[in-house]
Amino acid sequence: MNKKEQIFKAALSLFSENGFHGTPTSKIAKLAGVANGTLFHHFTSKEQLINDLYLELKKELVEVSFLDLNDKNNLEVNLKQIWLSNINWALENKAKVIFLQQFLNSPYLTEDTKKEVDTLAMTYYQMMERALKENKIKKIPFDLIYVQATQQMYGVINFLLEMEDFNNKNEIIDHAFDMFWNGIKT
Amino acid sequence: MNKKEQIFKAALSLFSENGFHGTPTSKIAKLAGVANGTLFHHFTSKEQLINDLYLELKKELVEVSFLDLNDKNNLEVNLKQIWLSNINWALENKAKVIFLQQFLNSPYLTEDTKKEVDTLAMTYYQMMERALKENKIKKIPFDLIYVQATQQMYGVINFLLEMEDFNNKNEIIDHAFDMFWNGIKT
DNA sequence: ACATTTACCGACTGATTAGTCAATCTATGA
DNA sequence: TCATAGATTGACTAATCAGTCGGTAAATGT
Repeated sequence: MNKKEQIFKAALSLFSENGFHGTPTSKIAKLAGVANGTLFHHFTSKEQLINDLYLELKKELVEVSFLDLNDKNNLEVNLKQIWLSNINWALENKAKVIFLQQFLNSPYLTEDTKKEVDTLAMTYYQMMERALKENKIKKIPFDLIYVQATQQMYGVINFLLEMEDFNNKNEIIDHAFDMFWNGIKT
Repeated sequence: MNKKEQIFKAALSLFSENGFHGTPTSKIAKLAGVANGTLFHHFTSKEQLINDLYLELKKELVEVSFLDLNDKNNLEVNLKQIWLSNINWALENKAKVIFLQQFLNSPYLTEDTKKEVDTLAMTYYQMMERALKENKIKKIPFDLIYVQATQQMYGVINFLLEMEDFNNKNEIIDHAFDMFWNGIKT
């Protein structure tokens, strides 16, 4: 693991726990095991670090989504597959989800970062567009469906993260998916 | 307007625009037109201010929800009424929504605040509990429905706030509500 | 009228922190 | 072997900021 990755890892851990204001760059450097100056060699500012890290995690999430996807399956099966991949990733990467949620609505993300994130979402759009043409889902603007899908995903994830016993974990995930799917299917 | 309210107002405006780290208490005091020390007379710390403001806004939101509600109407009508009240409040109080979203997942909210917020949600729970008994909605844990309702509400609001033309505003709101309702109805 | 509490002021400080910089080290390639 | 570029270091600083404090003014109660 190179120094830049070490910094990413340390930053993720500290930011997700203490927030932007609560984590000085000096602590990030220390935890990463590098000198203070090294951090600013790789990132021009603290905000830059946040933005880079945010994009990195978003990319990882999109990648996870499409890993086990099969074009031949129908939309519902594919959507559920994405649903499951995302949620499992989230449960296994608590700090990453907390970070993403914490900075999603923060003023630290630049417009550039937001635009890049939108580009990443394109992949999902294409899938939905096809389904809409094939009359499988209601005539609702994609954007709206996408926003709601994301929101509901975060909803289940938060719900699961706060649950103490995990016995009916799968039941919850299924319920939540049904709620979503029944909302959009024709 | 007393000084405490002036501070709330100034804090809301600055925090929603620049975040916690981006707004020094000195600027809040200046914008509020009070002395630096006055702020710390009313709030023991900057974090306390955030927490108080957050609770205040949540209370306002719950109040708005139940303003025009009629017990005699059926669940769907009542839910839609809440839906509309919330969204309209949000569109008319942009800064407040931005603040609420920004701090919802921040590390600045104390456990106490979170608990108090949960108490506020009780009112919604009771309504849903009745509906579940009367078999009007699917057998899904309330908590999950509540989380998803909230998430979807934020979803539409964000969507609308980023829309440039407001021509089909009502259409979007209706679509979004249908998505939600179809997700939970029996 | 007096006493006591509460609101308010604003200059001040101790501590913190983002970012700099000059120097050293490492890697690559010709 | 030497030169050049990039990586790394850590001591340093200029600026900022949360919260304090001693004192005044206003409100409240008796």
